Amino acid sequence: MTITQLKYALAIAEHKNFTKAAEKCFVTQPTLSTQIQKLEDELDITIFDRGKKPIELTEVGRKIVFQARNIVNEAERIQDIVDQQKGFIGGEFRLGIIPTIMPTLLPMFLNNFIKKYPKVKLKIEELTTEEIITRINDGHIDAAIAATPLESDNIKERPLYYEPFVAYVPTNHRLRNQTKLEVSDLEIEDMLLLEDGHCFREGVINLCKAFKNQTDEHFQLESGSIETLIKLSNEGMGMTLLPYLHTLDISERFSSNLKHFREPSPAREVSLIYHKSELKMQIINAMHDLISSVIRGAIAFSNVEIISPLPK
Amino acid sequence: MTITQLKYALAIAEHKNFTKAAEKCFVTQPTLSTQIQKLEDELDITIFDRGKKPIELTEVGRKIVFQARNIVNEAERIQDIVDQQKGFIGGEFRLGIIPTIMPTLLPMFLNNFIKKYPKVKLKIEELTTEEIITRINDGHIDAAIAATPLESDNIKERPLYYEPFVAYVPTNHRLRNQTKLEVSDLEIEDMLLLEDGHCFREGVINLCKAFKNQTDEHFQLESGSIETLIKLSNEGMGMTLLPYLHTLDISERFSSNLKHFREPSPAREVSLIYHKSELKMQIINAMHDLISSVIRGAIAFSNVEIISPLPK
DNA sequence: AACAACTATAGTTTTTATAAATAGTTTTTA
DNA sequence: TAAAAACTATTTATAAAAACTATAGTTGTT
Repeated sequence: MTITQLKYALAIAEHKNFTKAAEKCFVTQPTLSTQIQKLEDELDITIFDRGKKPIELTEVGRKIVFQARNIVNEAERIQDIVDQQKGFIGGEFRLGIIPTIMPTLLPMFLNNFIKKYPKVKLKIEELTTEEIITRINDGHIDAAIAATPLESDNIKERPLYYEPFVAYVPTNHRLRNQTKLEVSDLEIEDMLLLEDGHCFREGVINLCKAFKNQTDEHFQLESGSIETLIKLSNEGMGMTLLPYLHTLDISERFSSNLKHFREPSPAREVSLIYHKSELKMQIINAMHDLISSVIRGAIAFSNVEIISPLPK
Repeated sequence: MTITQLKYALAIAEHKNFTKAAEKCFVTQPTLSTQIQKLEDELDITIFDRGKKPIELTEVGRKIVFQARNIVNEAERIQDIVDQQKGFIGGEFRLGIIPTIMPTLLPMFLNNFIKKYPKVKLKIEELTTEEIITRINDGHIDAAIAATPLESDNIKERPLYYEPFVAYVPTNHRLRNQTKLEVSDLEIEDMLLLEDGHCFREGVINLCKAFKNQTDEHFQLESGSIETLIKLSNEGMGMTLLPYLHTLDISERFSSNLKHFREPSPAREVSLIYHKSELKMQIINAMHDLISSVIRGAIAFSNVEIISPLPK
């Protein structure tokens, strides 16, 4: 049994196809065939059921692939140890970011990061929280930036900052004349929400105590971007809530629509999250430190109350 | 980097000598030399400081060897998974047993075990609790039978039975005329103890509340075996405590010296313990079940109070 | 200085991983 | 239902790697 064989098995388990897996491993298909056969012969079991199309794992094959994942992860950790020893910050690093954080946070640190750590090959993807959890678990991304706490067993969280919610109240709205808002003022019915799957939506729903069953509502609009949300609100479709960093780009013309909450302001916790195996921890640490220092100049709220991003 | 190379590194780290490690790995010394060099070249670090005699690990080498241990353990788990799938109970199994359990428990199950699981190659060693903990952690033994709870982070415990302490009180002893003993009757001063390093000694000391500082004592005898303890007691050197199973072999002539405690009788918890990685768990389970069933006929106390085997 | 105890290197043999070509399946399509 | 497509398995050749034997260095000890 070799680490290479285990990697091949992982690739086949993932792609359910020898030929595709071979490409991903940069070898030919017969190489995979023979190596997997050797592994199966050595263990005297079959890992893949080639009878089914597409290929399926046998029962014991599933267990072996699971364990192979562990072994390969632990093996990659050796390079990690060496990098740490050398103070080397580099290599490929795949980062997921949720949509409501991406446009505001990324421009603040990306340039700094690639200048400071030119040897890191950053690959950034916009993903929902759910996708992020899956991909951290299967090793497709190394870390992510998301609203926390997530209460996910295999994922560790390192808070970056606390971002207050700010209300966006258009003219003619019933709350227009209040200078400071209370959380209890919020009603889910006249609130514009992001589409399902955005955890910011969940945060907002959690905030609205007077949340009635959706079926009761006779009016509700959902959008995929905060930009759209603001525009819909300007059209008189209702109020909405914005994460603080998004309010910084609002033009003077509309800035009077912004209403802050009375402290402690509701806020979301934004964290750098990663698998508990702590692979590539030097890069994660470097990124955490850089984002923290960059954000310190932009957000300085101390009295906040954290709203969970998870559905109740 | 291959699993083989990591195994070589582990062997060298353990024996601090290429030649000895090579023997243990069943290859020649130059094979180890070249393979370790390849590993070091690939990672571009030095793992072993060959300047020092005996060989020492470098700082990063220590970390790598630690991680290599993980990887090799996880890799061995693959065979474990396969064995489990096949219901195969076999292979080498190294078991440690503490001295005060060995002579009474081993004869009760050994024969049964080797008959029931002829494919298991059992290697049994008599070890102190301390040695057992070390060897379970470094993988030199697969499991052990010891008094618990041990409160050792990486070790899991599965209780086998609860073995009461029985007092052995010679004629002319001050407690001779009491029919049932209380724990409070015990005085450490007239108690014969096993040598340091036996956890049964610790159990007895924990039991004697009126334990005074050793330097105060003007008389104390310590022995390495429970047999000797009984003989010394017969010579009028004091009373002693015996684990219940040991009292079963006492000849009729001396059985009147045995005095049971009033319930709840003080007792030790005897467990099958193993590393948290749960390697060779099928064999451990098989052994647990067999010992449990064998012991059920021999020990049937329900009302006991467990005494810790750890020093206070 | 000679020896003992080691590790490294050189040269050779054996084993193994991989690729290329091709055969043998099964599934899809015409 | 025959042909094509999409796969995986097998065979053969080759290059790489791992192993061995023999020997040369190195270091510490007497």
